[in-house]
Amino acid sequence: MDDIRLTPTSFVVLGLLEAAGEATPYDLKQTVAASIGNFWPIQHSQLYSEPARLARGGFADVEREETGRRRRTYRITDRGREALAAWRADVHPEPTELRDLGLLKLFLGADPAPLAAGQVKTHRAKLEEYEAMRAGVPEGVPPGMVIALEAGIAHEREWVRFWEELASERRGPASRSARGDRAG
Amino acid sequence: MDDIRLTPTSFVVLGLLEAAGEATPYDLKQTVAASIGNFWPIQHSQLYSEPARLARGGFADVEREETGRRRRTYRITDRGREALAAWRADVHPEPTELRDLGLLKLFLGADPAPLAAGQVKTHRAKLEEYEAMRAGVPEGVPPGMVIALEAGIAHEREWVRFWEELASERRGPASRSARGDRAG
DNA sequence: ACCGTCATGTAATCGGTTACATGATTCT
DNA sequence: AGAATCATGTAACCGATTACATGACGGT
Repeated sequence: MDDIRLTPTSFVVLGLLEAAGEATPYDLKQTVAASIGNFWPIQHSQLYSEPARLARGGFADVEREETGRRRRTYRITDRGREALAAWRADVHPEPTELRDLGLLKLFLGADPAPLAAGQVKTHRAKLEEYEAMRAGVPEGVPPGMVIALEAGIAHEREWVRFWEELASERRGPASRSARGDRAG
Repeated sequence: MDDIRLTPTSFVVLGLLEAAGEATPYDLKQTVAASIGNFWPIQHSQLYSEPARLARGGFADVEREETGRRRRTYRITDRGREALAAWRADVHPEPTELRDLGLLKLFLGADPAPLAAGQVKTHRAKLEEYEAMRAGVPEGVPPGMVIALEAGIAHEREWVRFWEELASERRGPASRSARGDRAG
């Protein structure tokens, strides 16, 4: 049993395994695509390698079909459950990183007006998408999911507000005024 | 000249090189720590490898001291400038990912009340930090930086609002109701 | 019977993170 | 002159992304 490091991806998988009872990577892929992937994207190939990693660390069990597709089915172990519970109970995760590419461009000297216009469009679309999802949430969806969606909506609103304001300001391109004020 | 892929990190380095005229990795490190690192963190070792990569791709030039520390000094090339300009002008970057660990925990079944309480503290602290930075912005700082800071402040406010509201709601732990409704 | 699409997976690569390491400076 | 801290860099590992690949199945 190797000593593996648990990343957010690990906990996503553990959480889904716990919720589902058991799952193949493909199941995980479906679930992620339909839910959590909206605010925490995971590549599908990760949903093959990560459960295998978890199994190596003793956090999950595998069982493999002997015939046909030889699908692997994963199940969370007690050790996995413990790790997940401990992570959930840890109330001090690192704070959010904003990491918005538009903001980065702005910072690095992009012309605000066209950038802001584009960003407004992008974020409006995302906002509408979220609101549609929110309106169509079926019964039985876990409350955490709905709350996450609401958080997403609130932040998209804020982005729209922010970029709209910037678009209306009509400044010229951000000057790169740091130029020359540092020497090696 | 290899064919390298340009990542956000690449553009950060290119942008800083353009602004500074020339820089050593250590200069970059300082600049990042003091400014852009607040919303787009980059490991310092990346500030050694990334400029080297850019040089391999023809986007930057290196010059190395022959004596003493043998520091490497990088300078953006015309090719780099073009790539940077093209990236800046591209108005359709992928939209923000929220990627908030607290939200992820909530989604994966954490008990909302204590989580929210902790998150409120974290985000309040970050908010205060940003507001202090904002109050002390010296002359000559590029406007993009200030605007980015303002965006950060707005989102931190939103997070505080969100978690405070959740903290006041007093729900029980989010039920993982998806349990059992999928089969392999 | 063929074709397209969904299902299901592996391989290769690389960016990013973590850890390690040592030379200068500054302070006492 | 010794300790602490800043400056400056390299090495190793690994998670994540990208690309590739093939089997099943439904429709015409």
